[in-house]
Amino acid sequence: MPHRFDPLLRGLNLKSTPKRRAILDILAAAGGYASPEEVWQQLKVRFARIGLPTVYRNLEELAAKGVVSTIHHPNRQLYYYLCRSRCHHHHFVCLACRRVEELEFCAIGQIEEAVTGRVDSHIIQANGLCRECLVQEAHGVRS
Amino acid sequence: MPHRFDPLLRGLNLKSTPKRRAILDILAAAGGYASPEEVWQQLKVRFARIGLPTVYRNLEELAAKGVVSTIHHPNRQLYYYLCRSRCHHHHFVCLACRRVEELEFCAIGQIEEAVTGRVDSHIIQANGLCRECLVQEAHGVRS
DNA sequence: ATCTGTGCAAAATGTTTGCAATACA
DNA sequence: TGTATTGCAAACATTTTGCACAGAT
Repeated sequence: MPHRFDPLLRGLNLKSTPKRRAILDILAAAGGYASPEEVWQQLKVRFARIGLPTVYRNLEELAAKGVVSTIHHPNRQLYYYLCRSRCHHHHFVCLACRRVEELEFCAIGQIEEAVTGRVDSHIIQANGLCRECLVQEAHGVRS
Repeated sequence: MPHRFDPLLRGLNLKSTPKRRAILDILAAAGGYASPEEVWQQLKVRFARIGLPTVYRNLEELAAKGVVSTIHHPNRQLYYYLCRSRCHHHHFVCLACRRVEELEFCAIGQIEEAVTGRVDSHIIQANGLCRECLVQEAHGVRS
């Protein structure tokens, strides 16, 4: 039976395996960013035998292909986020609810002008509180 | 005897200890970014008893105070860099020679305009090859 | 049939903690 | 003297590796 992520995986030259599809499903359902450990916990609900290395390998592979992005958290743990946009963009991440806003804005042009060498990759990420969490905070709800 | 980093440490409300000064010395001598482990190796040359936790604690503290910056390397290891500038800036890091260029450019204004929430921190970092390493590469020198 | 993907165990790596001892101011 | 700093050992967390087996195309 067809799965919604089959075309995506096929396009990336990755085999469409149940585990791989489930990882994408879980990230999509999460909405925001998730850690490999958290993805694994979700996978264990659906699969009796599922290893953590599988999660790491797939997340890394999907990140290399640009389908998911790594999120640099102040707590130093690496998180992953399934991008909705297929175009180049950056992220504003909410540290409270883990929501991610995809920002069209990119300063790579200005950066390259300021740099004397060759830029191969760049990170632009903003961290803070999304509007919803700001409202919560204003109402005195502790996070 | 006075040390060149005494005033800096005093200004940060940090005691001027030999180890702390040595960490700053080592970072300054490195010129580019260094890992905690590498700083520790250097420290061990000078001190018979020096623990790795001391290195981590000091680097983190100095980073919190803004004197050193964390560098996000594609290899996922966290590095530290002693900033020359005392003003807000970002970094272009050479993945070959570890040199760091401090960029005055900052896009926080544009980012905040694009975001619906409140931005508390941001990362802007460019990775690549500095001009010198580009020349090396062009001459067929393998890195 | 072939090559990619996966499970498992184990190791490697990187980082933090708790607390007693030490040293700066 | 009082507080910040450090050493040490140990724990902890995260990520990677190797290899045999299973599964997708």
